[in-house]
Amino acid sequence: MLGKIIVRRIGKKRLAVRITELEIYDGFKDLASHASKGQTPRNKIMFAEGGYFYIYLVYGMYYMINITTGEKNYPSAILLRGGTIVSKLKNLPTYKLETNLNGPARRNFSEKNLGGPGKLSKFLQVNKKFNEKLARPKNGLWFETDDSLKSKIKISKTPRIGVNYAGPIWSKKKWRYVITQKHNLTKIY
DNA sequence: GGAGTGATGACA
DNA sequence: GTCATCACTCCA
Repeated sequence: MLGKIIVRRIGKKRLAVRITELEIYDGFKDLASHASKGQTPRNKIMFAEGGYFYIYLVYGMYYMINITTGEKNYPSAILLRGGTIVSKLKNLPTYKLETNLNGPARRNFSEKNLGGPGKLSKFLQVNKKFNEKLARPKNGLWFETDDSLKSKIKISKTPRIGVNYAGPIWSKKKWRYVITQKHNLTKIY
């Protein structure tokens, strides 16, 4: 998933973000995973086969975007935690320019960086209506592959964020993956 | 460093 | 029904 493009269609416009940061939530035993307590109404899509969105609200404000992975009945998903905007500039929504991205004229990495899962969903305008939907263009939210970057990215692994409640074994696993090399990531896709 | 926010799931 | 707890962000 790292380096791939997540695309959101809103009317005729497309928002595109290259994924640069994610976390793995894997299986029944992973105490950081919502699925560690078994199947519930919220997490049931985690038990589907790969390719479905798992969207939920945290802290009353932020939607987390996850994509399911693996076999049916095995709960696993990848949380998208950050990316860089690679939309054509004419497609950028105006609200974004007023907040943390400082306008279309300045285009260096940090200003196009969406660091944090809440920013990602805010920019892509993704909410719970995408929960349990397949990642497909007809659903308005999907992934594309940009092969030009494949061999160039460098990846570092760290513990997952905000999961201390999972105890030392699971909170320390290096299941957060980040693209550390910034070169080329902002190229308009 | 701390407020904000509301769904979720555990327990009664 | 009540309660604590959160896969966080922003402003200070």
